Amino acid sequence: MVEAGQTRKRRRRTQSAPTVADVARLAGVSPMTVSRVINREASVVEATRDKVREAIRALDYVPNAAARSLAGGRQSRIALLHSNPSASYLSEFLVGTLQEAGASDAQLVVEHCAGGESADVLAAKLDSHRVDAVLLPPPLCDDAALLAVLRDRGLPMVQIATGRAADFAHAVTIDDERAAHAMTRHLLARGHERIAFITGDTNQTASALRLAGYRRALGEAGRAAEPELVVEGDFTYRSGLAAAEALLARPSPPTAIFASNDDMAAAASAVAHRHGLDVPRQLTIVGYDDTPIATTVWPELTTIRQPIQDMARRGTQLLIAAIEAKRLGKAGSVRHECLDFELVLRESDGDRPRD
Amino acid sequence: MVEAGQTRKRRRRTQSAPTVADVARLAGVSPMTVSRVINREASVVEATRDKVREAIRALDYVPNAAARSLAGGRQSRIALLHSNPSASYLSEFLVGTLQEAGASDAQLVVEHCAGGESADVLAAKLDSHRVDAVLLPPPLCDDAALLAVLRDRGLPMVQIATGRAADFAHAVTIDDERAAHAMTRHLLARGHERIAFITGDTNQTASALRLAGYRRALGEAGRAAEPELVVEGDFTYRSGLAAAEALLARPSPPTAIFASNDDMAAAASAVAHRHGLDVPRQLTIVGYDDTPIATTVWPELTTIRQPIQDMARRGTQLLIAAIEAKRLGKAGSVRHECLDFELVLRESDGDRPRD
DNA sequence: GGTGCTTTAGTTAGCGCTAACATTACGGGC
DNA sequence: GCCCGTAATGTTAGCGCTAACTAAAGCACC
Repeated sequence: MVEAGQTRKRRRRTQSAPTVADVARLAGVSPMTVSRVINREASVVEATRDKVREAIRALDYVPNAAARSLAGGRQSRIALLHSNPSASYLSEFLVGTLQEAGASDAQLVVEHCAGGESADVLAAKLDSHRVDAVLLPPPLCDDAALLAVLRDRGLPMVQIATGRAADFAHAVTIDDERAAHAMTRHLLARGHERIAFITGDTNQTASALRLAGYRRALGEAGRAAEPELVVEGDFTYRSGLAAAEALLARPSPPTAIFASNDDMAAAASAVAHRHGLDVPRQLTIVGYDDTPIATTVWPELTTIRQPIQDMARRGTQLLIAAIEAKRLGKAGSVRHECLDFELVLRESDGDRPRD
Repeated sequence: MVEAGQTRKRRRRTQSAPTVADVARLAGVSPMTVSRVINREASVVEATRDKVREAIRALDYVPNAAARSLAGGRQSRIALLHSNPSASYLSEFLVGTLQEAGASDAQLVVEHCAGGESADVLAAKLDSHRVDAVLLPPPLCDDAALLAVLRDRGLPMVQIATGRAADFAHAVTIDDERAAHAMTRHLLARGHERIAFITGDTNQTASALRLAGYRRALGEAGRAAEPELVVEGDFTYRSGLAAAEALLARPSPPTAIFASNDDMAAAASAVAHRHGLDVPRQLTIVGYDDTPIATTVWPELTTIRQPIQDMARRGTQLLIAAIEAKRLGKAGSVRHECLDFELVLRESDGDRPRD
């Protein structure tokens, strides 16, 4: 009879991808050292590090995310709460988040969150998904009740593009005030004197900031904002239609209209055409956000572009760091970061018409 | 001296979530049985199954996805390739895909894919991400070269909303021909006789199907499509503007315009307003796709809604099944599925004006 | 009553990685 | 020379789950 050591090895792996062990063998080190190289730990001498990197390249090794998070006990799960009807915003946002989440092997849970929903229902949802942190794009980032619920549960969260960052939440924003200021300055530079402004929904904190930027630029140019040139909107196309009609019905209408978002700018453009006005020859119209409608309508809108993907990516990073910190029992300071916007010049703005 | 069994147990778990072992203990069964219940395996008697389910509920147990995919050796990674400028489509698509991927613990990789990119570059990207299957929303679903590359690499793929399903790829579609037919019938039912049609980009397979549906409905109503009422567009707002101008400049203009997507319908609506026409009182305009612009413009567009989330979900399911089948060495037959569309009635369609 | 089959449940080992500890190598101070 | 400290690497065990096997129980049939 053969010896007992003959126990048939049960194999489950078939032909799959290389593992740390394979890399370690090729590099002549232990698997642990490979792990350390992968995780960029300091305590590996450069020579060893190079050997390992070489082996990784040779084998075309990619770490197994599942094994990492299982062994590391990490397992970050981030919820993206959205109530936002703006699908384009969401999709850019998702792409940014997914990139970052993929890189840090965090899992993303996307949850639609109707405004009226009770806090308990929401909390139950988050619990059942074992959510560790929450990403809040607008307009949810400004929902005080929601923020409070999350804070009470001790969940790290990040407000994206809010105008009023809570002191217990991370935030990634652009400077709406400065962006609106820059756009207004641009219009002034093109010679416009009667510049109208269509405001956004007053419930969203960013709206006030945009108006403030507009006002400041006018003030700096030595002229006050004429009250009759500031019309209230609520970010909808419909409200833009009404606002533009009101503006163009004035005895001395503006030569430029700055709308607080692209939907309202597109509406203003439609109204202008209905009035037989040539955009931008006779009337300049600019928007804000650079959503798809900005490049859909004709002429394409000059607007302010927010780096949505970057904001999402950065927000996700902050959350992952926060989860890590929380796990280690550290407090982890709250960060408020401000990214750069971009003034996108297209075809809807022109010089002040000579009358 | 104490016995050797006294070896200090190294503990890594701290206070984390319940595991199969916890559930098993509570239910009085083995962990394996719990696993079987979770995976809905047949070989567990109803009584046992109930005990386990009860314990799961009591402990509020949620399986650890990382451990499952590590142990199960599954690890599906699905790439979503997109080149599509329509962000709204993408975001709905992403939400559907993420739901399904989350449920089956598959990982999603989102890759933007410029049209001109060489096949090698793309293939390298997919390899480096260890992609197991590919999701192809329009317009990439119609890219024959791309499809060929993927087929040659033996990757399962699913074409979403294509008009021409490849015999080597899965496909999830709606019946574009039937949808266009339904919309045209709706217009006929409202009394319209001169119904114009703005076509889509002829490179996308769905375009021809939509035109065909329109033609069939007219034919069934005993009238041929008048060639002068069919104008070519390419899915852009700009092309819709030109097409609508051409149509309304006709000696006897149409009383209804059916555009092959919402962007062009919105453009037609803008042109109508510029011509002083009341929509829908004097001119009916309908679109296709139910993208956000349909509800942004005023009046809101009557259109055809595709169940994008469902299509994404179903497509993802097909891929996961295909990956599984491939892993087991089975061929796995290619499936072409057709989901239901929805005719969304809003405010842009009306009865034929009495002249 | 024994043989063989099926159905249900349990055991064991291991997926790929890394935390925690162990070891080795080396340098400096007395 | 010896001890100790530090830096670099190795060893061991285990994260939570499930594939693959084993065992037990039930049943049919000769």
